[in-house]
Amino acid sequence: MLRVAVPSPLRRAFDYLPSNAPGAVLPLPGMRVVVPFGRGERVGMVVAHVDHTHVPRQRLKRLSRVLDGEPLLDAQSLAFLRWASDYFHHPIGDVVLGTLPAALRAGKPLPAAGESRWRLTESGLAVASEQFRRAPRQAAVWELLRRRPDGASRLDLASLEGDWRSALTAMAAKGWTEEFQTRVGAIVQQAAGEASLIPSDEQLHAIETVYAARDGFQSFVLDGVTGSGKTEVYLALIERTIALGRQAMVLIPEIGLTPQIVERLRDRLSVPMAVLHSGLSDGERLQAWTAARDGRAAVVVGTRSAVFAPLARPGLFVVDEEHDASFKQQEGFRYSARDLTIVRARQCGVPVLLGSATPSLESLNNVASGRYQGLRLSRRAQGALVPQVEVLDLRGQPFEEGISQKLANAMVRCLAEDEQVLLFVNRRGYAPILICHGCGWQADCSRCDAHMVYHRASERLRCHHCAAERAVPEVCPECGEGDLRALGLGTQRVVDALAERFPDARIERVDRDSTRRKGALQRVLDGIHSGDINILVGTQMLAKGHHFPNVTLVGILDADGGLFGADFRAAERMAQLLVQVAGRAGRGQHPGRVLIQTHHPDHPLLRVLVREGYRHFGEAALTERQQAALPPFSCLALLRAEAPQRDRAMEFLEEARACAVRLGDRSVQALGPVPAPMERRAGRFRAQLLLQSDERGPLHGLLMPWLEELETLKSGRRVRWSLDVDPQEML
DNA sequence: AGCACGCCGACT
DNA sequence: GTCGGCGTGCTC
Repeated sequence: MLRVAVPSPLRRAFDYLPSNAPGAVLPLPGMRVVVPFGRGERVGMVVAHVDHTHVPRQRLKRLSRVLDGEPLLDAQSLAFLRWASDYFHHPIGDVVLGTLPAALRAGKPLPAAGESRWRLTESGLAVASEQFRRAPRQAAVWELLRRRPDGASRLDLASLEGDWRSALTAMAAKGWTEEFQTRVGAIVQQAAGEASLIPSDEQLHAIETVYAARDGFQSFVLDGVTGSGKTEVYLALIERTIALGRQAMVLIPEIGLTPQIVERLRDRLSVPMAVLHSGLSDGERLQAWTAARDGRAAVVVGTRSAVFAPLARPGLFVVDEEHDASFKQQEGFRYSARDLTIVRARQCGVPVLLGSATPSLESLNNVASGRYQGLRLSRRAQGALVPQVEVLDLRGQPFEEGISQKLANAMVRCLAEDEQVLLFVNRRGYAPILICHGCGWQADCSRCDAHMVYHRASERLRCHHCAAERAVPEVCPECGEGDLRALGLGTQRVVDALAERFPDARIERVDRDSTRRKGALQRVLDGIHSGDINILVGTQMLAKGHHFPNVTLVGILDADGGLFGADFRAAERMAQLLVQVAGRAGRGQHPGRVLIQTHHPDHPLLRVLVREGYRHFGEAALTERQQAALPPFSCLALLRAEAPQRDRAMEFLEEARACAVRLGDRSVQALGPVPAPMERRAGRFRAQLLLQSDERGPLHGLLMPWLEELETLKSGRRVRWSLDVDPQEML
């Protein structure tokens, strides 16, 4: 019999009899099949051949047909997906089929292995670069082809920004380029890109240490301040991995713009590279996935879901900015791509490198315990200066539209020097509260436990937690008076206030609202680099991946939210944000200055962070976690439930708690159920039950039988519920 | 999740 | 009389 992963919300695979059609072959594990399922048919994947089944003989159906002549996934990839499905308790069918490109999920054939490549003709080689002055796309294509005498693949070209196809068509029409066909394996891969920089002693040590471990599994944490040259270490190791004939996989956080690391990899490595991220079309994703699978791509770079891409010859895994929260998927299949990368590297028997200027507390603890090996880059490259970080005590200070006198003075001095200012505000919109001064009425969302945010540009009220949106009332709907006032600060309001205060400065805003249009963020970033913009006001979005060499002053308008957040990771997130932000400033010849406004300047974790740095913060925060028996000193699983009626969610979780207590031993504690921090959201009441244990074994042993029972609970039928293993956010 | 079956209210 | 509400059960 064949065990088949069929996409469905059921946490199991389904057994089928092989086809009895004449000449039918038995599909191997990893091949897709079409199977009858319920009253229809679905595309599934064979995951195993089995001798025994729990299904009565007469209920077994035969598979309809086999779609593949060879397995799409090898045994190792299948074992990895199985592990991920088991650990995060997500249905195997959704995991296996859900991580395939859409075309393959739909049953379309795997594209043929041969591929088109393009190269410069002799006349194309002779073209002078001045001819591309008004054609930047063509210039980029030409530059790429010049470095690929063996021809560039569709994959290579797709890693360029913008529309390469039309540029190539125009160039082919002039006779500068030509297309030819190759077979897989016909291209000799070599990593001779642009000359590497000479590594520092620390970089060399990191490179040699990881390289020495190339033939086995080992986890490394590359802990390097911003600008210390982590990317150079990745590049050198990737080059060596390719030279061994193996592939490298690099995972990067999800951010609005293609991060610069993709460009650096492409510029430095003259090898085919597959890029996988959420912005790809189905066709592009299929091409990249296929190239990773058959080994045509020497390097695979992508956001979290790329961890599931098959590799023909895995040799190295890298997770850049490993602390980043976007490596954890927050709905559906709630996996941690960072943790899965470790598991995958172990299965493949190759090293894995986690890089960050601000490693997660989990990683710091793993280094402290010796499970991972720590590698440090302590010096900023090219003698750039480390920014000076100061805490501004807001208590009793003059304060106008969120900006203290001291911060304002610093801004004046900075602008007078023709340097740039970056201000962080943790809320978008104009003001988070609209209140009636006459009667105290507030504009609240009718479907969430939240205030509606006043957006001044559109004169509308919006809920940031659901789709609700409405016009700002003329008068108070409660008392009829007209004195409605905006309380609190959002990015729009800060920009408006600054425009009055600094009438000569050009001020731009960066948040989800201002960057909704395609290219909007790029325009602002260009403006910052060209010096046209003097003050940039933005949300957390600004902290990721962008460098601002002429920014010498960074202001955090309100650090307090991060110090007292509902989530136990709030302080860790705040510290990472502060250090990452500080790293954006002052990379030129001017040292940067970071001013943090707070009403709690004596908060112990903030003090240790500012005075002694992230490392010491990490130690202090880990001590607190240990005392509170929180991760990484315990492990957690969170059962969430939501329903239109408050009692239904709670009732289900109460029953779930009783099951857990009955099934578990004393080492597993059930905490709750409690209402979620924001109980009502989009019209649904949300609650959660936390399971906690000092040891992984007892907790994880409990989860499978627990879920089986939960699926039979009547109270569970009327609520939407899900299990989050190793939750990152308790919200 | 989908999709059937099945048993009770307001309508051409 | 019947169209359709969503509670319950099933998917190898």
